[in-house]
Amino acid sequence: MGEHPLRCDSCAVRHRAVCGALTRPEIERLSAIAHYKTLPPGQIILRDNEEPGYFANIVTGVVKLTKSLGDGRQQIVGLQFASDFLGRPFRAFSPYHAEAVTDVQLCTFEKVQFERLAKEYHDFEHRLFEHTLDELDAAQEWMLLLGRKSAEEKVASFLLMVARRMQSIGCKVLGNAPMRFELPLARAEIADFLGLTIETVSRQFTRLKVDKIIHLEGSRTIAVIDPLRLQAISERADG
Amino acid sequence: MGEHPLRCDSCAVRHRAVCGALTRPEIERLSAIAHYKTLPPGQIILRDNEEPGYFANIVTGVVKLTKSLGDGRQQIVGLQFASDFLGRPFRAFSPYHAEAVTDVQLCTFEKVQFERLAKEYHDFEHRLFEHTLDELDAAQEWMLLLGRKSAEEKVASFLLMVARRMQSIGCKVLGNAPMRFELPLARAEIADFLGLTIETVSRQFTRLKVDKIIHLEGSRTIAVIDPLRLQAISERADG
DNA sequence: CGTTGACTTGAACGATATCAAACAGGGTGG
DNA sequence: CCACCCTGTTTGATATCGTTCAAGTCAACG
Repeated sequence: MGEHPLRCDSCAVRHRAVCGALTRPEIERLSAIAHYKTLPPGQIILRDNEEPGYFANIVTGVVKLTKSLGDGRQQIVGLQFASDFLGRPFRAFSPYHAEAVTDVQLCTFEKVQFERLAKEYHDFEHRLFEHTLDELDAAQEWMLLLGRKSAEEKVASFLLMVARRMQSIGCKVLGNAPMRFELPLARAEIADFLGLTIETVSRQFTRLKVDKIIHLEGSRTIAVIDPLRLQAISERADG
Repeated sequence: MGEHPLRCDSCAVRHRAVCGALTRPEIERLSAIAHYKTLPPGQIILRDNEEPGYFANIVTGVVKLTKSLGDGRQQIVGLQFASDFLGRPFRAFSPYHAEAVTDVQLCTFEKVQFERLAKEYHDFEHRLFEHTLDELDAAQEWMLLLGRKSAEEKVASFLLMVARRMQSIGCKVLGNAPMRFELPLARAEIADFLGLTIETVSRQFTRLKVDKIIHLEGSRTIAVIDPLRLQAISERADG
């Protein structure tokens, strides 16, 4: 294999995704087993407790990972954005349900071939490991939120978290305002993420709006007017 | 290095801990940097946001990982038992507070030496990776519990989880009864694990006791009389 | 035998859920 | 272009679960 230009070379998330660790010959082999996929919102990517067909990097869009109880109650256990890795390597079954929230572009890898590559290239597996550590950090942070924060604190924390991720991706920050963005999630999904009901989420949004901490245009576009106050609310009981 | 008998050879968790993946020469090098430590309950092992001095395998005992809000509210984000690995390799700062819950015996490894070894032995790092995946599974399972389960379901789930872990460790199952064990946690700690108050936890215990699903001897010793009903309660709203 | 700390129990309160209705925006067909 | 629906969201009234505050119990220990 020579110095052919690869699809990966022009990939939007090339340097931030797990592939960032790979050398030229390695990326060539990975590129050979990569297949792009485009999915509409609502499309199921992995089913809970089923064998996954492939792993993937998210190139654009947002994916939610959910777990459910028998009676339909649901909890989002992870939100994945561009450059995040999707799927649990070295596990036979997916421990959660993964579903596209927005339009999503994936760079997929067939399971077996991918795991062979991961075993072969130490740095690659190491990068996957680091990504898993990040996921664990996020999960434990969210456990604190779910177990100990009030509805008000939860919603404030959620907005800050989304704002931060949106900014770090660089896209979807609308206009010139530093903290104005489109929510990728509907109210029902936000509720499933925060362990609340739709109604409580809605009430907290209007509360923040009335208090002039955020501004709403439609129900999806958020402008954070007072980020400091939002930050304060997300951590303490008082405003 | 030859075939000297090593301390690791007689280690109670040798095969189940992360060291299980190591070959003879590898285990010899690991053994050389291992130091045993015995801690009483309440002893702090890692401080949130501070640089850890060492990593460790738990040989005996139980360790809780907690996160706190500024005003003192606390959430247990992980419970670690014998053979579990303690600490976040490749991370500068500990994302949580780790504290001995019972008497604990640790097999510690100095951070830098340990990470060098992990980088060198691919299988070893792989084993660490697998352990991290288990931790992530547990965290996400707990997110579902914290966000969506009622107090009754939470307590039932907790008892089943502890019973299962106690049994898999093999120790501390008292008498001949299949599901009789000593709770490692006090009520306050159970509350911090389930996102409840002490009082609610206590009330749920007496409820289970009155319904003849569990039997209490003192406040720490639990006998599960009807595991199936406990299982049912942990998943559905009704009993 | 009094003190201490962990646990249990009780009564009142409050935050969030539940149930129900109104509202808003966007697409469709007339 | 407008009437109509469809779905998602907001708002309101009430109910409920879990918290809070306060006492009371119990076992361990000096």
